[in-house]
Amino acid sequence: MPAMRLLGRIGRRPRDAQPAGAGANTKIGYLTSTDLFRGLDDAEMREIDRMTTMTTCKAGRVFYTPGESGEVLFVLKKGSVQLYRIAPDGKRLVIGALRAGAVFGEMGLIGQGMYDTFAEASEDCTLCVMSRSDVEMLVASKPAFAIGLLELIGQRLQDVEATLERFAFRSVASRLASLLLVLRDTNDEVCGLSHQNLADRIGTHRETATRALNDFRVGGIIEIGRERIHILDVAGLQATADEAGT
Amino acid sequence: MPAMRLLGRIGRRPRDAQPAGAGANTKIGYLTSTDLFRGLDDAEMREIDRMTTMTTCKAGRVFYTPGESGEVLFVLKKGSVQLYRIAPDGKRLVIGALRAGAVFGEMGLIGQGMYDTFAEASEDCTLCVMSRSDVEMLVASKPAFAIGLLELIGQRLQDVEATLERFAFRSVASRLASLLLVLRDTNDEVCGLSHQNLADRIGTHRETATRALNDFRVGGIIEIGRERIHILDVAGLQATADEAGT
DNA sequence: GCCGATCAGTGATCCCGATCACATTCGAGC
DNA sequence: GCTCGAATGTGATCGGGATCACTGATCGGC
Repeated sequence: MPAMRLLGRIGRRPRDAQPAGAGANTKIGYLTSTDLFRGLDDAEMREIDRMTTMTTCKAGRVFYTPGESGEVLFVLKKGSVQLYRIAPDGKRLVIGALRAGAVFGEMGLIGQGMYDTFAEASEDCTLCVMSRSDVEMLVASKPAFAIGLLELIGQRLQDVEATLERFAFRSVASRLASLLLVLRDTNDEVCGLSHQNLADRIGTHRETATRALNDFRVGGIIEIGRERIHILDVAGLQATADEAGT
Repeated sequence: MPAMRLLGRIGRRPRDAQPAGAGANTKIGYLTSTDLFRGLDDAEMREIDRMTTMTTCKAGRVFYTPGESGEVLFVLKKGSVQLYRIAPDGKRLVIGALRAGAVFGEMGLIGQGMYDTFAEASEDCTLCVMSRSDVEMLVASKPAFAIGLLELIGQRLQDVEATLERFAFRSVASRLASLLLVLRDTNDEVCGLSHQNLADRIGTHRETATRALNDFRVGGIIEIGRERIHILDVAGLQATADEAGT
């Protein structure tokens, strides 16, 4: 597959740079706002603060690639990230779309192997990076942290299992309908994602995704704009999502 | 799909009932032999022993079905279990094949939702059952337990992600080849699994699995017997597993 | 040593989605 | 307002697997 496919396919343009204001904008401010660190007191937070590295990352940047050295754990403080794998022929598969609060990274400890997995910022991100020993220390000393980690990873496991099930049991149309329902905002719109990106998320090809979307449009279920889909008939979409069809 | 498909498709016959002897055959003996409980001292083990229920389960028995009441965590002490989901049309998908030491169950805590998931003993099993509060208590008080849990679940996450990738990138032949390589014993044989069960694990239909196996046989890569496959050419099978093919 | 059930082999078709090949359209910069 | 690259629309074709419909093997029990 053309090498061009390897770049710039996930990120939405940095349309609205986030208001840099707040006050939770200091490193420690971010940390406390995450579920994972809830239940830790000030002294503990300061300690974590010392051992933690905070980075930012522009939308579109691939900040983790397979073969990356050590065992790191990322905590996504702000923005969003897509984890994906690439087939030998260049085809992509998004295996996880993470939002603020998510945890990911390569870790024998957490098993969260990122082998073969790329991580790309789909919006401008702020993340903090912890080493394996940091994590072990926290798990050992802060039960609340351990439980939080367990819940986050457990949730990812559920998500991936559900995705696997859809791959095995559902047609492209059904998977696409499910995806749109999940991605829709409060106005029943899905913005900022190309057909290519949608296709990568449901494990199909761009042309097939486009055709399925057009079928939905013809059926009066959605309206289509450039990187913008408006859901007209949520129930209809749900019905399509529930259709059997291998 | 015929209702008969709903029963008795996974379990291997209780061919060789395990020698009930040993000495690790007491409840506490089992508990200490599991990674998850490594690092706990005698007093702690006795405490866990008190709060834990040990059960056994015959091969072929479906001991967990969706809708099952509460939050339970199973620890598989001995034997093996298959977790699977069933499509509306009756098609099965095995989403996990667990061996002794594995942990599973429905748990908001651990996220390990078993929603829609069935658990069936594929061999005679011994399992212990813990409540959510037991688990929380242990995680909070025993860092080694928390880390063990994290590793087990993390490993499952990796497995499922790898499976998902194979669904998206690989053909039936490739997926089947991968599966055989994983299942093979020290004699390069895969015994006790029907074509139907193999098919359920790679998300395809029995006829398709049979045909793929016959292709392998014709290619001189395997020999086929009833519920018994002998791998003649491991490298050839590996090559097939690595083939692209959507 | 027969019976019913499960496990397997196989042909014939059908159809969804992959692939290939272009024509368009839209936005962002220059 | 022109240009270039990404995002889309669409026809044509191909092929892997799903489906349907049986026939044959084996095995566990009685």
